Amino acid sequence: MDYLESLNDPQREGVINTEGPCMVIAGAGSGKTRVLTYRIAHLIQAKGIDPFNILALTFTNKASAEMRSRIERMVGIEAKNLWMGTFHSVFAKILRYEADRLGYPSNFSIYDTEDSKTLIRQIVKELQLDDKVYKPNLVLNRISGAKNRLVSWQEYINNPIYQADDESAMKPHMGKLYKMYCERCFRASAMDFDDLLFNTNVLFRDNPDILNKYQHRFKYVLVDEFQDTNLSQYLITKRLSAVNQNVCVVGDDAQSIYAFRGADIKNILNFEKDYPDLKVIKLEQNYRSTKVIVNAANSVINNNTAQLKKDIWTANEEGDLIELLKANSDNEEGKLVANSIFEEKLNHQIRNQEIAVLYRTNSQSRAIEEALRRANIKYKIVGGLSFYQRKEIKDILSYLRFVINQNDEQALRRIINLPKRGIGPGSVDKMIVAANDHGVTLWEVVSTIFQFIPGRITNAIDQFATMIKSFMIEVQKKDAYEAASYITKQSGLLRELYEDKTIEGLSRYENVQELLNAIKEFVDSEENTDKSLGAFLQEVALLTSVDEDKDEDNDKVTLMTIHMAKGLEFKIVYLVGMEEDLFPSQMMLTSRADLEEERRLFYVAITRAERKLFLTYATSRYRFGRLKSCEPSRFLEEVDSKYIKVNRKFQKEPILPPQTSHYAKSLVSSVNRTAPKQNTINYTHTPSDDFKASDTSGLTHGMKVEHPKFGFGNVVSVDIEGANRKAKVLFDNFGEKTLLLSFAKLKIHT
DNA sequence: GCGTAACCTGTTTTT
DNA sequence: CAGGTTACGC
Repeated sequence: MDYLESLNDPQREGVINTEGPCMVIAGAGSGKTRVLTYRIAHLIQAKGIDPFNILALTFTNKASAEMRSRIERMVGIEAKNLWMGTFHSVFAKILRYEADRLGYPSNFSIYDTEDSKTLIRQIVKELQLDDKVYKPNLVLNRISGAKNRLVSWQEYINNPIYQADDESAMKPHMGKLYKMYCERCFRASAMDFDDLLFNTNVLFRDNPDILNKYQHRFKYVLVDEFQDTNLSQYLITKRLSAVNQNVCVVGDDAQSIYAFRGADIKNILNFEKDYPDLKVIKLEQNYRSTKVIVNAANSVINNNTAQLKKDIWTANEEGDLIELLKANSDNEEGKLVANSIFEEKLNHQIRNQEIAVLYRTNSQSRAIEEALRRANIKYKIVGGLSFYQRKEIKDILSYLRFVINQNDEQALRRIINLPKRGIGPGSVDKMIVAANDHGVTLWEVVSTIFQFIPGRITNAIDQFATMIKSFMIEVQKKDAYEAASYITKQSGLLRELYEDKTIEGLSRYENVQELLNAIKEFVDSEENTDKSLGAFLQEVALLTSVDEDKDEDNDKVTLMTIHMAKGLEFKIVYLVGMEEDLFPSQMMLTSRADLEEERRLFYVAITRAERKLFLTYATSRYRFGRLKSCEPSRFLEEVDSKYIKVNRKFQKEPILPPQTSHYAKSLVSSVNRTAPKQNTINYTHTPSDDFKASDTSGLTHGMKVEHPKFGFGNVVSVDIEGANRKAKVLFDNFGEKTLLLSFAKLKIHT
């Protein structure tokens, strides 16, 4: 068993300690995924456990795909039978199978966030509430929070604490919205993301026989990134492993960055209480990064109060200092990064794919992208707006969804007038009223329109209904690919896109082709026995991006948010936008707990780097369309300064004198120590060859002038007061200067 | 009912 | 800046 030899003691313990509850606290880069995959391999090969009896839960599709392929490499084809996937996808599968126990059909739809928000917007409108007060985002967050804590709408409405809470927030109707939202989802045979977990809990709570079945099926339960579980997920895990108690959770409290989604570090602490004979293993040796990076990360995370005690160390080399780059704007920041990447590649034979640029918010990618494009550096963006959220893709998926589930009102409302067929909002409203009056679904009204509304518009509606009915029949006869291409064509969607010859239209058309390819792939895959459209939709509902593996060229710089980067590692990492209000985000500055989460995010970012880390910030940045000046992030001064080198190599302009910054004071002063005095080094203007002072008697506002030392500028004003005429000139590189015209040599440029 | 144009608003992170 | 929403004229 040579694979055990390659592990250190605590790692090995984590692998072979298969019986009973076990918690692995794994520091960044300590071989956490290795322990998990080896543990599963060990279960299968050494212990002879049927992969069918093993359940491994992750948080992202990426992590689960990665782990599956690693295990396959170790144990071979047998790994196919493993139950492995995200919480959401695994329990969606189980819910489909057991749906009748919850009163749902097994073909229920899954609403994504956009569907949810649209539905909330509709309900708020119907109740004639103020949509400025009941913003969809806010309402959905509130509902989501309740579901993640397993608070049903019934409990919510009956609990005076929530009521009081909402009233003091001037949102007294929140409970009613929660109730209506749930009722409408149920009526639409739809579950949102949170429902998948919430309803799994309900299923297990109310159906002991079903719980029992899965308890015996999943003899071994493993959870990755345990610090990111919310109460709902925690209880599912606990229920499932209640009989065998063979539950192994792996996580790092220092990397908990999903509290905004209901994740609760308390789950790690509760775990020890729930399982008194819990085996706790700590992985503290970092194999990923240099001493500089590990120690710098430690110095940052020590500023947090809420954390488990551990001591992360590494035997790796000392490594290069962290470099700090300052830019004057977001665009310059991009250029700085591009230049630096160019240098690193040149000097150290680094490949693009070993480099990542990480940022706090998706919107920051623009400036970086542009700079990389100009520098001819290949890059790819991970995340961002997901493929399946694109308008044209969602349009088609809505058709497919509706043909499978006619209760799906969000899908119906989306497609009923798409492409334009003369059924406007007015008609739709009328039909909704009719549906509500008769207590039937919208589709029942649409499909038998003449029974409900006589009149001219009914013709278009009837045609639409007839088309959908024909789709429903075709779907019975065809596989997913044939059905999808038939529907895309017959609905007129494809033609509409084809006729759009703009660049965006072309790319939309290509995206649709790509979707059809993905469906074709699904149908052709040996693994999928059920090739129906319904089966495809089940697979696709929780996917976020199409596999990029087919891209022939993998040597690209990776751009992504820090959240997406969790679990990954790169030789060189650029962490951009180290500015107050951006990172930490201004949304997170309200409480200590929130700031600590941001700090953990910073910790995650630092620890992605293997060899070298660059931190960059800009002093000004375009935000919501307007140029705003920025201060360096407070986090910068939390990094022990002995690990940081201030780098001016790529800078065009001298570092400014210390700003009156409340934060980063030590940082700015250290910057200033080495900074050249303004006006002395970088900007000795070389006068034009033909420089000759002009006669300045006619000098007026707005003229363009050249000064032998200060260079070019524009005249702001001329002061004639007194004997000495003075001119105020705004120089391009030196700011505003007041010059005595009797002395100053100025050349007027016309 | 449809299309255009002005307007407004908001930017955290993901399943 | 960009997406979504509203107001208007056809």
